[in-house]
Amino acid sequence: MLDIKILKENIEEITLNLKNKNYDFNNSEFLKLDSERKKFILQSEDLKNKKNVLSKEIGIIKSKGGSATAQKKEVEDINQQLLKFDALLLEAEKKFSNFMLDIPNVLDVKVPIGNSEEDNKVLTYSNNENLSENNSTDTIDHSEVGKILKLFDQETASKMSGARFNILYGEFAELHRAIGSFMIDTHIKEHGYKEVNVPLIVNNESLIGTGQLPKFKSDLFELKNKENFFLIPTSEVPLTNIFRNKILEENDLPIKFTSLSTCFRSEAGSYGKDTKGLIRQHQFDKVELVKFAIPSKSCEELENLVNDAERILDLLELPYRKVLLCSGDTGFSSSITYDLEVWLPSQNRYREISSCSNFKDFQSRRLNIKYKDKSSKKKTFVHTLNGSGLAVGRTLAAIIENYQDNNGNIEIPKVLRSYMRDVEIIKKS
RNA sequence: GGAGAGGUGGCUGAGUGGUCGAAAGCGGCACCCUGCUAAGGUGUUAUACGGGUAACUGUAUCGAGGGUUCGAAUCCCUCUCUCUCCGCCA
Repeated sequence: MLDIKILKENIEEITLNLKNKNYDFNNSEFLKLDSERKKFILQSEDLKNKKNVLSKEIGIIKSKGGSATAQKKEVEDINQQLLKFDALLLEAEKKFSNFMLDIPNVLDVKVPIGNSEEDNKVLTYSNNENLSENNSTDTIDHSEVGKILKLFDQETASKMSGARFNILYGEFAELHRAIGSFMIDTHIKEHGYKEVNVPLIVNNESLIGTGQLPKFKSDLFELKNKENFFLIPTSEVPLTNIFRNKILEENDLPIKFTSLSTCFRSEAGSYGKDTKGLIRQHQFDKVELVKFAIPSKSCEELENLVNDAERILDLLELPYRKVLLCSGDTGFSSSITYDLEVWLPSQNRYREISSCSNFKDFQSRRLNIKYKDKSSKKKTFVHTLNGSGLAVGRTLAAIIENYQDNNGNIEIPKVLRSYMRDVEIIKKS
C-alpha cells in the first residue's frame, strides 16, 4: 500500500510512475473517495463527541441523584443519526481501502521503462557468453530424458492428481532433495540466513499483507472445507508475515530468513504453456530468501540478496544471465526486481529460476512492520525484500539438461555429490 | 473431538457499568544527584485517523465481530487464539 500523504503530495509524479507499470491510476477517483471518506469521518466524529460529552454529564447528574431525562433523549437522537452516518462512513472507507489495496508499488528510479519481457535489460551473462547465439542444440528435453531413464512420470501423476504434477523416482527424487538441501545449507552456512520452517497454509490477512490478495486470488489455491485457508504460493508469505504487527530493533536489522518449502500455484491463465516437465507445476519446492532492512540500506541489501542467489548457480556451474526487469514486467508489490535466468539448452533459451525484489515499505505498510529508528527515535516502516534462492524443480531441470552427455546420461554436479551417496552419474539401467 | 481457564499498553500485571487510554512494577527516554561500570531522585513514555501555522484538540482502539445501556475493558452472544486435563493421532 502506498502512503496516502505522500501519494497526495506527489500525485502527478506517482501517476506517471504507475503508468510505466501499465497501471492507470485514476487520481480524480482517488481524490473523490478520499474527500468523501473525510466528510463522513468529520460528521460521525462530531456526533460522537456530542454523545460522549452528554454521557459524561449524565454520569455526573446521576451521581448527584438527578434523573437527566432530557440528556438521555438527546443522546438517543444522536444515536439514530449515527446509525445512518456510520453506515455511510463504513461504505466510504471500504471503497477507499479497496481502491488503495489495488494500487501497485511505485517503481524505483533505476527500473528501465518498457512494456513486456522484451524490454528487460540483460545485465550480465555468466562466463560472459550469450548461449542463445550458438544455436546448436541436440540436448534432449529434461522430461524426455526423465521418461527414458524411467525416473520421471507425468502420466501417473496426472492420473492421481491432474495436469501440472509430476512424480520423481530414484536418482531424480534424490537429486531433487539434494538440490534443496545444498541450497539451504549454503545460505545458512555461508550467507548468514536463519532457516525457518513455515506453515504451508495461511489466512487471507497474510496474503493481503504481502500483496497477493485481493487482486490475485485466482492464482491461489483456496481450501474448501475451512474458511480463510489458502495454500502458500511462496514461502515469502509466511516468512514476511512473521513480523506482522511488530516493532523491530534497529540493531537487529537486517534480519535474514530462508526457508525450503513446497509452493502451490493455480497457474490460471497459463493454459497450454510449459505443459511438459518441471517448469510450470501446481506444486513445486523453492528455497526462499527474505530480508527486513532499514530503508537506507535496502538497495544494497537487494544487491547482496541477488548475489546470494547467483552464488548457487555459480556453485552448480549452471550458465545463466542476470536481468533487470523493465517497468511493465515488474510485479505488483515490487519496486525493483532482478531475475536470474538459467540456460535450458533444449529450449535454446534462458528461463527464470529466481526473482529478487525490493518491496521497500509497500508490504510493511500493509503488514504494519516497523522498527525503532535510533537517531530520530521514530517508529518507521522497515523495507522488505525477497528472492528465490532458487526454485528447486527448475534447477533440477537445468541440471538434467546442462549436465547431459551425448548418450543421455547425467553427471551429478560436484557440490551435490555428498548430498546423494556420492553418485557421480545417472545412467540408463 | 470433550471439559475447564484465560487473552488488558514494549513486557509483567491491576481494574466487574460513568472523570479509565487505563493503577502499579519493569523496561525505554530526558534531566538531576553521587569522585570511580553501582545506587537514588524527578519528569516523561501507545497507535491510527481527523481539525489547526502552532500550542493544542477530536475520534477510535483493553483478542475480533455483534448486542444490552444515555454510557462498556467491565454485562450478554458468536468467533478466534493460548494454556491445562481427557480422547485420538504422525
